[in-house]
Amino acid sequence: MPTSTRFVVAVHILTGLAVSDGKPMRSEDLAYSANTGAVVIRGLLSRLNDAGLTRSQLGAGGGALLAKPAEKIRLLDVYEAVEDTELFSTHRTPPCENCAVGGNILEAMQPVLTRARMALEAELAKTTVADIAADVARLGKFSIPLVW
Amino acid sequence: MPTSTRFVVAVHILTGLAVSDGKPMRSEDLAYSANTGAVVIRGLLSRLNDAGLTRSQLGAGGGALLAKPAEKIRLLDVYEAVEDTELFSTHRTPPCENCAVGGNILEAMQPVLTRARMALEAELAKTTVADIAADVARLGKFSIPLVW
DNA sequence: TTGTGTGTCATCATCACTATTACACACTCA
DNA sequence: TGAGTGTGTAATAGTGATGATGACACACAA
Repeated sequence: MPTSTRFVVAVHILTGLAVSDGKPMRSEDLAYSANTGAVVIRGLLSRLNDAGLTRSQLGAGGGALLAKPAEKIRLLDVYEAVEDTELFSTHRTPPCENCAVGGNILEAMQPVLTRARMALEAELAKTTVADIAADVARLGKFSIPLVW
Repeated sequence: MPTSTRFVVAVHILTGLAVSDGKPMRSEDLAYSANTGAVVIRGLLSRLNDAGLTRSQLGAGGGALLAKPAEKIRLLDVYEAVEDTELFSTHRTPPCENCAVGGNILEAMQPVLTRARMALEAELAKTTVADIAADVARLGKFSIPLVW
């Protein structure tokens, strides 16, 4: 089972905010770009707000803004902000306690699973939203800030 | 979203076969240890058979066996045999093609996501079923082969 | 004061996953 | 050779997470 779409969409949102560079973006505009509903975006923004990655400006002319420079937002920060579940699921019902294997398999596997998760997270920590934004600008042949 | 429970349960199965060391194990016995149904186990064994990790012996006294030494079975092999989905899900509906961000975000993110996946897989490649079996034996204070 | 946009709740449909029943087939053992 | 055992697979159902959607109170800007 994969991660939810939340991670990729959240990076999409933050990249949008990064390229617009200080101009508030409405959830509706972000929803249009991500091809989803505004409420979905607002739900993600709520998590990103809690994580201190974005902030919102209410009222007319308002919208979402980055709470800190895009260079300071690692993809790992985004991942942790929006993903709820453990990377590896274990048995739905715990294995047989009395069995030689069942009673110890989870403890035996735990170190490997932890190492694998940390390896993945270390990779996500190497890239920032600014890196993604720069790559999007390169691919789209425009420069930051972009006027929408 | 996490991986399915299939990965951990499949490792459980293979560890069981490894510690029983050549004695065929019935799907029902494996199901008891994993605390699930025999059909679930048979479904996993079917995938593991296809991947060349196990083989089955039909008829009375039959059951599942490792198709090669436990030292030669990496957790990565198991992972690939039983996990269907991509590690990272992208937008449910593709993002807006015409948008500066929407049209390029997936291409921009793809390298990072690939690196993260490969880092995870590299960790899973370092551990074998024999390693897990040895650890289970250590934790359970028994020696391999185990008589059930 | 009016209008805009956020934040959140509730509801719904969809999908993957696991559990379970059923049964045909292949093989072993007596 | 016949009986019994265990596998392999199909069909079905329940469950939980996810994403989509409508509604509405609240805060803020103009």
